[in-house]
Amino acid sequence: MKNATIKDVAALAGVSISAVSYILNDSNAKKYSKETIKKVKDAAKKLSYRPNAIAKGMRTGRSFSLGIANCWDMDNRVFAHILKGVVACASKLGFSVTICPNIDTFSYISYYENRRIDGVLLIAPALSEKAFDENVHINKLIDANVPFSVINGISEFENVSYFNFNYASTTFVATDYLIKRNHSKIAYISPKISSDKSELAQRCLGYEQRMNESGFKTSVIDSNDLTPDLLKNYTAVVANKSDTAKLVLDMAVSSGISVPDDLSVIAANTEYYSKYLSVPLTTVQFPFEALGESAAKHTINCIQNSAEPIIKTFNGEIIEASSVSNCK
Amino acid sequence: MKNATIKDVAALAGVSISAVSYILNDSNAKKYSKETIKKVKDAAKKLSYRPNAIAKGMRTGRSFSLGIANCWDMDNRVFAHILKGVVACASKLGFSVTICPNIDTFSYISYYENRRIDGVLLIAPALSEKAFDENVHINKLIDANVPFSVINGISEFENVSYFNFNYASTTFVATDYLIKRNHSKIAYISPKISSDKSELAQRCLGYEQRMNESGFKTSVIDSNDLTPDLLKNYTAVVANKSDTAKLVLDMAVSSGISVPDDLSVIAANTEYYSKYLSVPLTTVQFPFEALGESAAKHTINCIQNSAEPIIKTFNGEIIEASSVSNCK
DNA sequence: CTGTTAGCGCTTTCAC
DNA sequence: GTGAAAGCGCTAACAG
Repeated sequence: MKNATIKDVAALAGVSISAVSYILNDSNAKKYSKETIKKVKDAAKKLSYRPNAIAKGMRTGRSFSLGIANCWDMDNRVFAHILKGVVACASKLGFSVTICPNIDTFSYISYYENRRIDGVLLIAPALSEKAFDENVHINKLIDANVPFSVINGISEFENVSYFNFNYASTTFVATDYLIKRNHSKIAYISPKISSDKSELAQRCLGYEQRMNESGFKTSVIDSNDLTPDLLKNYTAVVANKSDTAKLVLDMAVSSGISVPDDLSVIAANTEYYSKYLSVPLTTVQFPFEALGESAAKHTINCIQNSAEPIIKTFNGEIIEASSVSNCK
Repeated sequence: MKNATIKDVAALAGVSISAVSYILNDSNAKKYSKETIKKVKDAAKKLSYRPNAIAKGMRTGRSFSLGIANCWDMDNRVFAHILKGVVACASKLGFSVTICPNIDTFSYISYYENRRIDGVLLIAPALSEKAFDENVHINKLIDANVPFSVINGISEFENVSYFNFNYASTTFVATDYLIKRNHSKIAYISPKISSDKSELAQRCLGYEQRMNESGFKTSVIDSNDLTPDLLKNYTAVVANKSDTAKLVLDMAVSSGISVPDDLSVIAANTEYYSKYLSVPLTTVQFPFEALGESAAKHTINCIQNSAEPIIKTFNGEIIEASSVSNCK
């Protein structure tokens, strides 16, 4: 049995096509009688009528789909969590989510031009990762007049919406977490920091700020220079990321330093493996899902109501495990 | 400037609309002169004409999109890799990929009925994981007349396409890998095995088969009953999954057994954390991406050419790390 | 070889 | 309160 169309519903209900359209879309532009409304709804149910989204899109010029332009690997933890939030929010608002392939070919632009999607969520990669010219992508999107938002961007375009991570916040909350557990001799360990706009530099900043707030002495240690003897000067360390923390953990084990009894360790990011290390790592994580939801909501708002651009920044949150103890 | 339509192209080229349609679609049903073809292509380029996929879908009754009905968590390694393969293949064939939200509500059915998608890839969860009634989903898909394929299914419907994992192969290749390195005293370690159709039982089988082939004695050990003394009877162990292998690793460390010198360990699945354990685990992994590509290709073939159902099974492949050594 | 034309199913303007 | 009808952009059958 073929799918019922609006015509079939109208016929069964004994009303006009436009009546069906108005009534089923809950349009309050027109007032139909209670009777008519009931007749239409009954007929629609009886025929299990499903409005054809394509035909609707044809008229309205919309596909009601949000495109994801993703720069990360597909099997990336950050991407996965963001996607989850995006899908949840979009579907709540009647939008589907389309994965645009191969970002390097700008396929998301043609998806938009082909009307497969109504807007784009551009997910920029981790600052330190592969070469990626964010500006080129954003300029293309602007040129093509696509409603879009940038996630994890580093650029600063005037009329562009950004949903960003506050990298400084990760080490700030990590340091704060340690200080609240009576630590004061806290080192920060990170690979060499170059540009001060980099993620690496941002993360260092958060540590320094929080230490300064309490008047504690800061010690920033290059992970290459790390030695067991150095570690023994501290009761706790903040690692810029989980891989650095793993380094610390390995070194501690092999030199008889017990974590967390002798040394508390906290990592300012979370990896899939963080809780599987020799000591399950206490880490910091961004609220990826919330960010995804927020970005989806705003972008749909741009599509439907030409919403003004906004900038939102998200802070890190602690995920407790077993690598931190109170300082005696 | 508004997007050019086929009409605009026809006008600029001085030909009919249908000529443009035929020519740009490379339809060989009609033969147009070289000149006309050139005129049309030039005009299309000049206007940077992008065919409106929605209008096309309206006529053809297709959305050219594949729906993903996913039962795993979004941040699941298996799902991520499959998705990658699906997107790669689908886009090559002119299809986009739509993530259907919340599988429990059967949203993928309404996506199909709304013509947002032309077919579905149903990704069933790991056999041992959460309650999921595959049959219910498949019956719904059949009732709604949706072209679809099942990934990782356990059911055995007559006219349904399956893209499955051969769980027995994982332990078979793992055991084979050890035997080729001169091991013969090899134990298999796994949680308690219940039903013999379960993934757990399948995995055990592969180990037994390979051991039998070489005439070696099999020893299946319940991971709950594992003791350091037991371990000392073997030169190598196959663990059903990475978490069991982690158990072995932890026990080995704490009882002075060195991996891989005293004991080789191999896990029959791969987790994000496998290579971050105290000894980086040698593991087995399925070719998820290839499976995704294959499933996408076939499903599109079903959509476009009513292809016959097929069943494909994929075997595990070794990922080498540092937890296995040659038996002396 | 090329053009004309009838819709696909829906929204929305306009008229009653 | 309700209905008629014009199209959205495209494909494909049909006519020359």
